[in-house]
Amino acid sequence: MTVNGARLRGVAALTRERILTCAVAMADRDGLDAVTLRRIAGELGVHVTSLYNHVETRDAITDGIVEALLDEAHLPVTPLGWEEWTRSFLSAMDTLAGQHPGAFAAFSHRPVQGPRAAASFEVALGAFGEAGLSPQDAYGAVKSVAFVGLMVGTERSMAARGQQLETAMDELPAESFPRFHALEGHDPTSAWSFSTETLVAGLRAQIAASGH
Amino acid sequence: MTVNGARLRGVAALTRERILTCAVAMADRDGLDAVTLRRIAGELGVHVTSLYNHVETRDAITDGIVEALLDEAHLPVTPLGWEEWTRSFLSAMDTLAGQHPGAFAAFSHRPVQGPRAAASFEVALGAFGEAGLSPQDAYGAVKSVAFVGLMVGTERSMAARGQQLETAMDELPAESFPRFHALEGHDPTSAWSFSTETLVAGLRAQIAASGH
DNA sequence: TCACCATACCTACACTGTAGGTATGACTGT
DNA sequence: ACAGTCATACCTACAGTGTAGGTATGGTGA
Repeated sequence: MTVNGARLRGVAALTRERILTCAVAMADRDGLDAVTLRRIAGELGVHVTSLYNHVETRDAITDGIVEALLDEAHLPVTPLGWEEWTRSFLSAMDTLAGQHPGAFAAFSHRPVQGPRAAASFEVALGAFGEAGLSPQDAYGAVKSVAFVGLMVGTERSMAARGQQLETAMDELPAESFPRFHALEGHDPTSAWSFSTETLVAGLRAQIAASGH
Repeated sequence: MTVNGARLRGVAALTRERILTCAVAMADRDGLDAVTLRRIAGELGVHVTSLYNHVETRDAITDGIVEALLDEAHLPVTPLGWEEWTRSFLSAMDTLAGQHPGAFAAFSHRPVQGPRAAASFEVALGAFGEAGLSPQDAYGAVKSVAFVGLMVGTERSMAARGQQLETAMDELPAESFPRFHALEGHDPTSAWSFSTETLVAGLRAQIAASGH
């Protein structure tokens, strides 16, 4: 089973999984842009090109990060009511972003994919369908929730890294933008609960309008 | 007024604006990743390092693209009701994404900033405040709309470039994900109107709950 | 034992953004 | 009209990026 000499020398075998774990950790530590093939290789004590034996291309690593994060997130996969699913999904994305502030940005760069996300979306389509939405509308609903999840997570991860998603408002004249400046120093993550409730209320209205 | 010899030789003077116009066009043509300093310089018939006389750094170009797009977009800046503002904002983002399928991706890489966005947000804060929301909730509302705008635009631009935002579902077994596969071939942009209506309905509910 | 094959390595390439230094030509004050 | 200043464009150079092609090595299956 030992594929080569490395294992015998007491060194863990190089594998796609080990590469991805390293990449995720590195992204959380130094930011996603700092994740580079040479730095990964160096950290694993291996030559750059060896990575290519386990990974197709650089972008595949970012895809792998997305995949790894979704594996780690506890997305709801058992049948639930649409509202429970929605809240559970958003909360899962939020805590995920808190645990991986750097790596979370990968969701903004590569499309969400993989069986983990699909499994959760599948039960969600069922839940929204059972609530009375047409397949197309259920699709729209799931998509909305997914995107709000991305938004919530992005905000949380930005906050965790001490950055600001918003405009640097200091450069704008306070007299022209009074309401804008009134928000200064305001905790940006407090807006996420409002967004969540807005989304839930909107979905509820859509379901009610669909003729229950 | 002629700043140097270039102008006299009949060549348009190199300026930040000219650089950005070129960058936007290039992003739309070849994708945002293909926007590189050397390619911009080559297209303008100029040495790479000359760009640095007008632009701080590479990232500043991406910021400039965001800025340029917002200048071009007709974001609502005159006082409106909250619903009119919301619909108008979303529609502006949608058409913008259709006109700049490649450059639009810049919104996902750099935070939205600049006076143009701030001006529109300022009137929106006013509209939501007048509707009865607290400043914090108005902030949450604006943020929600902005993010949905990003989502809608992203989807439109992906569609315009023939890409898919969604999972490549062909790799997933159809029997395990029946509802998922039932969506195949379905126009992804049709979901955006559902998202818009959901958002508006949600905001309406929040406003109603705030004690009108 | 021997061929096979996966893996890790080496070299090399085209390309990226960016720093430091220099020439040129247009403006300004005398 | 001339000298000084300044902005601008250029050149050279560097460290770092992802990636292709070829080679050595050592465990595996016949």
